[in-house]
Order: sequence, then structure tokens, then C-alpha cells
Amino acid sequence: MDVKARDCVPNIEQSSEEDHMELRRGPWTVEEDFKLIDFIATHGEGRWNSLARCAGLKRTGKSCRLRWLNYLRPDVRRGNITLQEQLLILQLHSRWGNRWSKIAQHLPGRTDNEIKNYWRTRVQKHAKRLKCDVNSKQFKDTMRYLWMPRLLERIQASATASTTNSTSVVRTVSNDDPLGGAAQVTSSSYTLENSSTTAASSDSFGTQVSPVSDFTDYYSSSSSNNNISVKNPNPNFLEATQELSGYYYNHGTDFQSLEQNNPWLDTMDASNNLFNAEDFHFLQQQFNFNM
DNA sequence: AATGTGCACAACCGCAAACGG
DNA sequence: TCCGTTTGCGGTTGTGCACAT
Repeated sequence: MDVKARDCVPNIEQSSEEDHMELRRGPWTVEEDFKLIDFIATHGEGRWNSLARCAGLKRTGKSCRLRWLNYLRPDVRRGNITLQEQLLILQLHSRWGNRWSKIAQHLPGRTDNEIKNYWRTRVQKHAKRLKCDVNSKQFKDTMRYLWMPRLLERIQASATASTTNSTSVVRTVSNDDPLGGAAQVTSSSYTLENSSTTAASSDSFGTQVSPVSDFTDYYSSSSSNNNISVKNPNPNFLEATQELSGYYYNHGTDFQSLEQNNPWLDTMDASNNLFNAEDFHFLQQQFNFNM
């Protein structure tokens, strides 16, 4: 903690006086943001309760801390969660569950709040629509065996696209959605379940459509072979992906039985079943990922 | 144009752990 | 060791926007 912030502890009179002060709640104003930024710039962060008082903010320390960490902090990144990050979130969540802060530590610039929101709004939404529990084995398996490979595939595809046509290719991939491609799988599922023929196209599983360039910064495909090659990769992503590949390798039979026994897939027309031999081939390719 | 609905995200709340006198 | 305060975390709620009806 910054020494100056520590020194800025109000006396008792001030404290009791301000206990009666009306505290502001709700959205922060620009003025409040500036006050907080200015104060932290000169005094540093920490001791949030006294910081709030000293900065003249009619906010709780908690509120100030949250505002700083989730929004004002200079290194915070918001919006446009990349495919790479999406895959990492799915992977880390399958490992740690709702340990948002722990997951966030592996995504530089991302806050636990944002990841939590992402999970609730995107991933849980799919579970809800599939009428299953996000914590169920079925859902977890589907994430692991269907969506995550799909993400990998899309990352690979985008990497290829970025190099084969680096100047003009602009794919309208729903970059915010974990399952833009995989969404075809899930939407196919409930399209049939709900007897709706339009769900796949009319349902906006990711509301924002981002150009592929949002994540191509992270990748460049290898020219020498078909393996994915990553330039300046996020080491966490690399580790997660390799672990994923290893998982498939070690669970080959489970993988096949899942495909045979998954009731969601049973409801799908074979032509719509994107989880097919092609995917299996794709996963086999992943075994050689960056090895 | 008005209203309803769903979504994404910011912010709050309660609790527990960590800290410090 | 105790106890008050601070910090951190995960769950939940509130709000504004976009789109559909």
C-alpha cells in the first residue's frame, strides 16, 4: 500500500461527521471518476475507506475500490473478449469452477467481474436454452468436447485467414461469442427440440460482431506445416490448449462414447451434427499442436 | 411511435479472510 | 489473543441499450 494513502487517515471527528454524510450510490459520474483517478495518481491506492473520504468522494471505500479495479485502472481491458480468451476461460473454469479472480489472473487486463459477467451472460445462457444445469456433467462434457474444439478450430481458421489474405479478408465472426461456430451445434440442437427452423439464424448468440482482426494480433500461422503456430502467444493460452489436446488424447474412448451417448446430439440431424468425423480429425491434428 | 423483452455490463451486497493495533 | 478494520471474493441486482412486436 502507498504510504501517502496510509497517511491520509482522517481523525475521529472527521470520521464520525462523515458517518452521517449521505453516501452516493449507483453509476459513477465523470467528475467522480476524475477525482478518484487524480487522488490515486498522487497518493496511490489502498486504504479505500480513508481514500474515499480524503478524495472527497461520497462513496464507500468498497465502491471506490471496485470502480478503480474494474473500470479506471489503466491496464484494464474491456469488451471484445477474444477467441483465445474465451477458450482460456472455458478451460480454466472447467478446472477451477467459479473462481473468477483466479481465472482473471490468467487473463491480463481482464477483471473477475468481467469474466463472471461473460460466463453468466454467454455460457449460462446456452445451458439455460439447452435446459440443463451448467454444472452438469453433460454440459461440461459438451463444453469440453464440442465448444472448446470449435473455438480452437476457429482460432486456427482465423490464423490461416490472417496470413493467406492478410490485407483484405474481413470475416464477420461473432468474436464475442464462445460458440460462434459451436453455436451452430447448440442452436441445431434446440432448433430441432423446439421445432424452430429459424433459431440458428435469428438468434443472436453474441451480440457484437467483430472483425477477425481483433484477435489476429495474437496469431500468425506457420507456413511449414499444418500445426498451429503462435507468435507471441499468451503462455496461459498455450498451456491450456496443450492441456486440452492432451485431454483428448487420454480420453479418446470417452470422446467417442460421448458422441454416441449425448442425448443432445441424438436430437440432431446427422447433417447438422458438426461434431463428426471431421471434428475428430481436427482434434487429432491438435495432438500435434505446437509440438 | 409506443411498449415489451432480452442482453450486457456496472455496481452493490454479504460474507470471510487477512491485517494490524 | 482479541477485536475492529480493511480487503477480496462470489453472488445478485439495477440500469441502459438494442431489437422485436
